[in-house]
Amino acid sequence: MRDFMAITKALSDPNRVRILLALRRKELCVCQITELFGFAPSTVSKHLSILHHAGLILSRKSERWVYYRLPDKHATIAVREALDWVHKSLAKTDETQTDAKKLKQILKTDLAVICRRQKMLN
Amino acid sequence: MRDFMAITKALSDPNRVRILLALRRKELCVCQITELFGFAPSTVSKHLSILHHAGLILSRKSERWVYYRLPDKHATIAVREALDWVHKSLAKTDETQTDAKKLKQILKTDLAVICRRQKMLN
DNA sequence: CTTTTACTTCGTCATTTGACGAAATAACAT
DNA sequence: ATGTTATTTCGTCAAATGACGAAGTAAAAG
Repeated sequence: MRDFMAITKALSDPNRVRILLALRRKELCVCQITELFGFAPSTVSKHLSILHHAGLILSRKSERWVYYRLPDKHATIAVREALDWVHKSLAKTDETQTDAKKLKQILKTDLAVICRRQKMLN
Repeated sequence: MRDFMAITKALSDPNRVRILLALRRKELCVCQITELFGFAPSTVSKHLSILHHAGLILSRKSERWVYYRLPDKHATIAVREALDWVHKSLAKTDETQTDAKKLKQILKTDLAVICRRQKMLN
């Protein structure tokens, strides 16, 4: 029950659901997600930590960046079913498409440039 | 997205999830659910309203009581998958079994008696 | 028609949540 | 070694949530 509630609580915020959908194609680092949604890095980090705690995403560190991705088959059944459900329900919605389009632009830009740009805004 | 979030928000409270599991066998009226969980009727009513708004339960009125039940095949795909996911994930847990056992006792008692008893507690 | 009954709605309160910026951290670059 | 960088943690604040009891409602019972 606890594990299950960690998942449903994680899914109860629309921005966290958007993050899961954004990760569908490939892993992303925190600054790319930050760029995509326009939130403060600390906000994005908190969302990622909640998703991670629920087992809905995995992370790895490489060079300067922390990358988050969807889990593979090692995830629990509850997690896999939750992710399938999210994707099946929302993959085709306008909001998801809009995010995907913006993400495509972000992926064209070098990581260091994105991070630098964010630094400027403060 | 809105419909989907209504579902995930509804599922993000453990007591609402317990209600869904309690409804698995048969429909229940508000006072039976109140008896099962020991909350104030107004609290239970609010939870039911949130579940209903998300499409996760249906209601009907008969005689003096309002009965709530799980939806049939007419429910949206998202709702059906959500309910399947809940049941598959939690049907066998201790907490669900405990609730089920208590519910079995409650179902043996006449509705009017349950309601009367609750009235006494105020 | 009046009263009772089962439930819902409303107002209140304590707790949780989601946002932010500032400070801390840890790893990379110099 | 030192400084920089990407991310996380912490403290704060406004808004949302979940609990309750009191008041309201609509329908059944009397």
